[in-house]
Amino acid sequence: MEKKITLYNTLTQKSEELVPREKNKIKMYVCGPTVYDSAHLGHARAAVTFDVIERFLSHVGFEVTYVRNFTDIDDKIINRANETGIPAHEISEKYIEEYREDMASIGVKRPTVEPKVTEHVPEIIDLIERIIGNGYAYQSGDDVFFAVKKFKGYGKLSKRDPDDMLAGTRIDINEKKEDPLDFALWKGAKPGEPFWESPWGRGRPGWHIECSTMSMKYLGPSFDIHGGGKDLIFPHHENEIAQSEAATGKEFARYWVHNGLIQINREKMSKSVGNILNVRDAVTMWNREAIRLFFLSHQYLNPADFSDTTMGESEAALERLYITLKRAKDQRKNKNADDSELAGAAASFGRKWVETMCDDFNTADAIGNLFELTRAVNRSIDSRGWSPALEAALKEIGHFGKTLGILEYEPEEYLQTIKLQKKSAGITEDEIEELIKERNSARSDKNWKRADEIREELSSRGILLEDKSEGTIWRVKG
RNA sequence: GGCGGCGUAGCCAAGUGGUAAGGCAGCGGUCUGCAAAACCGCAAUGCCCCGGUUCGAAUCCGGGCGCCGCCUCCA
Repeated sequence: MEKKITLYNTLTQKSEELVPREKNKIKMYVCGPTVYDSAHLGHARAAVTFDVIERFLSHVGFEVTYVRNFTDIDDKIINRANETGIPAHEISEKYIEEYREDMASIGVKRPTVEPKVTEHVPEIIDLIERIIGNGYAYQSGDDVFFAVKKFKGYGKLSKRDPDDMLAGTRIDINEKKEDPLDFALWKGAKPGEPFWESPWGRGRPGWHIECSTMSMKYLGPSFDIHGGGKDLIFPHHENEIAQSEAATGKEFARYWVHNGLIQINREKMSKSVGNILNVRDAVTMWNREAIRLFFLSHQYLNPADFSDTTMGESEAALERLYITLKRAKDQRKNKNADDSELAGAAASFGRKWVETMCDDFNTADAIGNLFELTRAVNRSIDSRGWSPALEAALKEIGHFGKTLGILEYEPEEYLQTIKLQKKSAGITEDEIEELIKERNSARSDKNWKRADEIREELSSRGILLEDKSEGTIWRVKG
């Protein structure tokens, strides 16, 4: 392992070389969902982003410990419980289950550890006591607050000056706080709310403290990468830093990595706009690999605008890759002398995609390299069929695909079976084969009229035919 | 008001000092019974605008214009 990896660090606002605290090991914590509702595309993009970062770091030889939490007790869950009459823990369990299914449905691997807040309350209480002991937090009634102004580094992540932060904001004035900027580490329970016993009475953890507790429990007081969506920079991550460093006196996370947000048809995706797209709905409309390819065709730092048009383009791009993969596999019998040009292109792609990924996980750039190799592959197939170089190119494409979590189907499976379920007008593979047989006998009789009728009929039902020298093949259009 | 970011062909999108990747759509050609796929070629003389630095800028600096995110729960 001697790859030099650079990544953009929100904390320093610069690209920096990734230097792990422990040689060859990366410890990474990513904020997971608060489980009170179904996962949406924003969760999906964050999960895919860090999934690919994890896969790539592993690919180049790091041993990655990846922690992603579930926030399973929180005001939003309690509100949902009050609205529905369903106990809070049942709500959170339900959406944890859903989240796992949804992420699996878009090929996101499970992290090393997925801790839940409710299983770490004793550790949370310990951490709060340390913060109080160090003079950075105070009890007020049955709540505990973090004293923001006492922590000199407050604002260093989000580049805010605490002294300026009150002007024009909507910070709620709570007379239990010594300063309006202070935030809750522990919240006393109101009647009927879930609670745990604590030195300050019955209550529950505030938002933020759980991530400090669980990241430090599994990764140590100082670790390498802390990630999440850009929307978490303030206040969540700012507060995590303050709490954690107030407790330990040590640097918390070294590299702060934030993925850009999703827009839907050029609008912010939000509950108030009413345009939230859930993962479970999205996967009924588009193939999961097309969704991943869509995300990964954007540099993770930038926003990504999701729409029928942009998704259609991703599906078309994915299709081009699979068509090429299928062409390549169909050449197996057609062995020929090696193709030095393709051999060079394959080797150069192998180097380039890794280099490109080393430069801040630039999947979009690397995908560009992939399409250049795709052209070289097709050119070689046209001129000489199968060759050792083709084999090498496919192998390299496989490595890259595996890192991105795409191109994992058999080409026929993708082009036929999978798309048939989604796109075609109720036709079976057997019916298609039957019509192809009939058409081919018409073709051998030079009955072009009948042959074209059959092509037309299949076309109107979403099936596209291609007459190859080896025979007629088909795939689902669109 | 404060902080951060973005503006590259019809659309999507890389590229952050060395002379514009890639995908989709389009046009011309080869191939084909016709198609499709594939390949070849064409397509931004220029990267929002105006100045500046430099041998050289989409890339750096200054000033505009436009758009967006965060500052409240949020991936």
